[in-house]
Amino acid sequence: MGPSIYAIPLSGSSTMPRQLLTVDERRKLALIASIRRFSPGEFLFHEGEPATVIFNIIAGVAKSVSSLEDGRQAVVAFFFSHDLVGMFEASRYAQSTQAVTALTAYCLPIDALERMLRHDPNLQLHFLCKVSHELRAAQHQAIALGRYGALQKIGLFLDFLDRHPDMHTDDDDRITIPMDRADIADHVGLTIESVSRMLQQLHRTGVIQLDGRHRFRIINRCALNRLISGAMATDATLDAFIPEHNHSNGHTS
Amino acid sequence: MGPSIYAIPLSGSSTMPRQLLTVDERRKLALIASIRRFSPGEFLFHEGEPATVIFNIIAGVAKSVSSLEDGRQAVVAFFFSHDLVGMFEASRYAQSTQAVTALTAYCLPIDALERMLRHDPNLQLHFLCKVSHELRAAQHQAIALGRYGALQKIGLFLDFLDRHPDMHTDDDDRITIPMDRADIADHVGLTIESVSRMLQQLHRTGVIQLDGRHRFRIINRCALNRLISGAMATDATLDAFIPEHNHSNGHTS
DNA sequence: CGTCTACTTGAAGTGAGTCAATAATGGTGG
DNA sequence: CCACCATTATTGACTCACTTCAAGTAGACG
Repeated sequence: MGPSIYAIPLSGSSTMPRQLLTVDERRKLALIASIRRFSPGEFLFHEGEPATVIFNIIAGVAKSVSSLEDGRQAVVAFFFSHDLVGMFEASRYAQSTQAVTALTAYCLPIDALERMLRHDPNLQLHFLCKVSHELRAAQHQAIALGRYGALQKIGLFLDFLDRHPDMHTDDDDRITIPMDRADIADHVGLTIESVSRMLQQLHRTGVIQLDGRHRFRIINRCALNRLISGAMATDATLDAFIPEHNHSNGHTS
Repeated sequence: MGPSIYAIPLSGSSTMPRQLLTVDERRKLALIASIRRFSPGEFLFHEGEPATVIFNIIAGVAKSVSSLEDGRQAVVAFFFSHDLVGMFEASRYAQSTQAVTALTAYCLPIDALERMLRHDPNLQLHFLCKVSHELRAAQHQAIALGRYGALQKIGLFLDFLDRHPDMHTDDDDRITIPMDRADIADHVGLTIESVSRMLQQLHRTGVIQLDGRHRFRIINRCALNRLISGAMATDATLDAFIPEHNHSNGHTS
């Protein structure tokens, strides 16, 4: 079918992401695109390399990683199907990007793409819309990283996964966690241990059900929403929002 | 002269922001623009309002503020001359934006601007470039908020001010801090008290010199760079990087 | 079935937040 | 021009959430 870009449009009233490209635009983009596959852990490109292509993910998950000078790394963003990957500046990629799962993506050469955008303002407007969408996501992420507590960050992250149709692969309401704990930690600005503790806490208090390391289910959506809204941050307060939670388990003692 | 947009270009090799618009583009944009002035504290627009115009700052400083559900606020970004203000989505502004200082800006009606962008792909590409620039800035901010310590955040913020030519208004090397401590705190994800403490610490250790509440000077650029690079975070380690710092001055009295 | 890696759990340390008091600024009117 | 007051900033003592360090445990894979 050809490349596909989802985002919330700039104009109009829909507040849910939708396909930005017309059938015709997708067909035209397909003419300059090739399909590439990556294995888990494989790099799509490295930070600082000359930028030659942009990827449009068809299936799978990728992460953009920025190395902090002190050796740690920050996962700047995760990318799913219908996303564009390949942020660059001054002709060079701004971050390294790596496949998290097996990945299939359209590969769009930048020079051909730029020529196409220069001749097709409507198409270009769709790219502008997608980048704006990413900007708002990055701003939201910045707020979360700077102001939210550990539990809230994890709650928000689980909600983020829930919003992605790709993560609902099973026939039931279970949600896939494609990345490992270290990736989550580096994304939300916590340690692996804190991520684990918060997940277990949400599990213990009956907000979510953890089903192995890479799957979970939202049991109490109401409590999760309250958590995300930031009404509270401690587990004591959390318990108060859970209707019939058996207090005789967890809680030390 | 007409609207003006600075950013690091996507293509090319310059890694410093430069004027993206041609003289002709600026003249054409001036035809749809009007000039508006705002007093300190005045709102340019409010979050959720229907988006009708985008501002291009000529002089002064603005801040985009997002209200956290618990009553606190986050300063998502500060805007200076040559910046575009008026992020929107689904036809509505994404955040409230407020003048920090007296502000002069071009006011560009969105519908007229969109028509212009649809007819001028080169101009649109410059807007795409500017939004990409903001995206990278937001990602960088997210990393800083999530992973850096308080001292490093403040060091980074002072460096950010230093990079803006607008803040170098005096004939010497003093830099203006246009916003108050609360704005800084809400921007870097700290409390007012922590901002104050970190500023005083940098002052005490001779890295900067504070000159009133809204002005400072970088005394030891080397130490500041090391701080930003994240080599260390404590003041003990900081002292070690300061060659010949007279410990007998500062310190009250 | 065993080994390796990824994850979980616990105990102790620490950096930033909170609360509270003091000090500096800046604007206003005497 | 100076005294006053409201606002904004600084400083200190204490608390707590998250990190760090150190075991343990469970999945994944050969």
